[in-house]
Amino acid sequence: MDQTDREIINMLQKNARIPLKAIAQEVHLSIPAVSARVERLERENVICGYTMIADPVKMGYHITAFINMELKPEQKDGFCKFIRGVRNVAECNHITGAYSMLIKVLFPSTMELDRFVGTLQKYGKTQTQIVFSSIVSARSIGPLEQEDPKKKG
Amino acid sequence: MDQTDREIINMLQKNARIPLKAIAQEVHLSIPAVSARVERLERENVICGYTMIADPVKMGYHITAFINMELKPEQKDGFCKFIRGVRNVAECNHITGAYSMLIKVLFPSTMELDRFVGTLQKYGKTQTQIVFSSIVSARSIGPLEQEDPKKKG
DNA sequence: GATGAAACAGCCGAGCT
DNA sequence: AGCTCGGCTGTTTCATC
Repeated sequence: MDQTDREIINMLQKNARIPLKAIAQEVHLSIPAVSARVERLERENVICGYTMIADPVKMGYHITAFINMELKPEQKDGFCKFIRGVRNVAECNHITGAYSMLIKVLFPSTMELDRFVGTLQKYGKTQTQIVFSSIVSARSIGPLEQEDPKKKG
Repeated sequence: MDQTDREIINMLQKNARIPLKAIAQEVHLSIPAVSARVERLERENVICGYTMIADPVKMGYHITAFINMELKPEQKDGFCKFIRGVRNVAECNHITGAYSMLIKVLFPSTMELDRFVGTLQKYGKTQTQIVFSSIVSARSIGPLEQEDPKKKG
């Protein structure tokens, strides 16, 4: 994981469909050399995949919300299994603090959100926060810049 | 925005680098037809871009945290400008509830996180929750399924 | 929206440093 | 061992129907 790897990661984060040729020119390497690096980064799971960024509103999801959840300890396994199966869940993290789960969800309207929050009640107490607007939309964070040419990742 | 568009979106969300050929076979259309649809979806900003999914830990970000922030009203503009310039901010949303901003950040260690939270103090009160583990990692939500062949966009 | 041709990008070999 | 160069395959784009 050197400076060149980091530049490749940066370029692919900005545009996953960029041709290897363009990357090769930028990092002053041949196309096969770039290809080999990308394959290595994929193999090492530094690169986990490539996805499309879509506008949730244009796809019919007018409501984005974060649900804080104080989970009943004995319900944790059931909750995890349940939440993974819900397609409207964009993200779910186990966190520190009074509420132990933070869930990001997308719904067409508050009606569906309300219904979903209702189904969560059996797992614990919830507190829902609806998103008014995005200051920074979910974005990829580039690799750390570091001077020392140390270990690989 | 018909069923075919939704299938195309689904496939590109799963893998942004998939060849048009593979999409064409799946949706039973010719390659140029798929290409035209993708271009249209990009033009209409339904598709906002393509990005790489990376492992934050492998890139050196060992700490993911959510910062709830009760923002001083007069500081809103300054805060927005500031937060957009911070590369460690993965997401920032204006939300309902007691705290008006929810910020997702990535840092190498709690030390850098602590320092960042310190710089936020001038904008308002903060409450930080560190992520223990991800039940559902940030993922794309597919388009709504709908029976009626209605409007586009 | 489909077809066929032309342009382009990516992959695999050989040879070089 | 890793990089570059050349030829070959597969993919995309463009013109036409």
